[in-house]
Amino acid sequence: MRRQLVPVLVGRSINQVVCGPPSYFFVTPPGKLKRVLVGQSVRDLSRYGKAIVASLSDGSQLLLHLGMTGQLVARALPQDGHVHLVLELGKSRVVSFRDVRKFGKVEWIAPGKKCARLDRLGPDALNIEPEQLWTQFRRRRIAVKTALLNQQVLAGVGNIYADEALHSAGIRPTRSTARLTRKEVESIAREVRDVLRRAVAHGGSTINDYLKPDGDLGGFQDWHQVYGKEGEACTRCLGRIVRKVVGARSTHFCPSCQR
DNA sequence: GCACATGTTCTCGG
DNA sequence: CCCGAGAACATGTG
Repeated sequence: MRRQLVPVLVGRSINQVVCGPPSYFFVTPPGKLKRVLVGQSVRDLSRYGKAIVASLSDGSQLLLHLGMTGQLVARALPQDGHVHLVLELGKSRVVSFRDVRKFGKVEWIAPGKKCARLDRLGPDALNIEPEQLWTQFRRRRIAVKTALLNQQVLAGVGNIYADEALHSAGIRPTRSTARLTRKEVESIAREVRDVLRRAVAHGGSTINDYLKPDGDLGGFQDWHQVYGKEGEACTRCLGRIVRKVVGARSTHFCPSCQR
């Protein structure tokens, strides 16, 4: 998402901001958001875990998080009551943020101010080192699946990629972090990175809602091995994929080859 | 009506 | 203090 949004946003100025009605979605209220954003230019676009952060000309930042059903697309969308934020950066150059469930977030961070949401994040999943995971895992006794979903342990892995990475690593999601061997942790770190890299290369996973900024569907859902595959044959062994609730989240794994 | 949903944060017990 | 369970946020699909 960040890569596709860079050419649309970086170096351009925000001419107009259109907000939907106040809601849970707006960490910064719509009125204030308009006031602080209009007239600024975007210097740079970064990603921290699942958050996209734009650095603005006055030193402030704009944080965007998709939540469960968020869509960030570089075009105007039909006003269907789910488009909460539109940034206009010149004629027909528009970024729209649509989110049906409104679990997504828009937050403006004043110059020099800290953002609790960002400060809490652990090391980024895309470059995670085994040693970092080992350190995090040793001081907890929780299911490894729960640990991977905890953004303070590791930033950027969600329910789909936690299940996919643990399947690739051959580790059962319910295993306690404290009881994993070094080799197992190395394998998890490697597969987290690999699954995420491949997912990015395929444009992300569209289950129902996700759209790439260019408006197309992602393609990685066609490469999922376990997520949403309950009852299907495992691709690594002769087992069948089961679904079980772990850490209050639906968890998919193969009981036969994930130990 | 029921189950479930790509996320995060909080409370309440044990 | 650690941890799991459950709930909350809001709205849709099958």
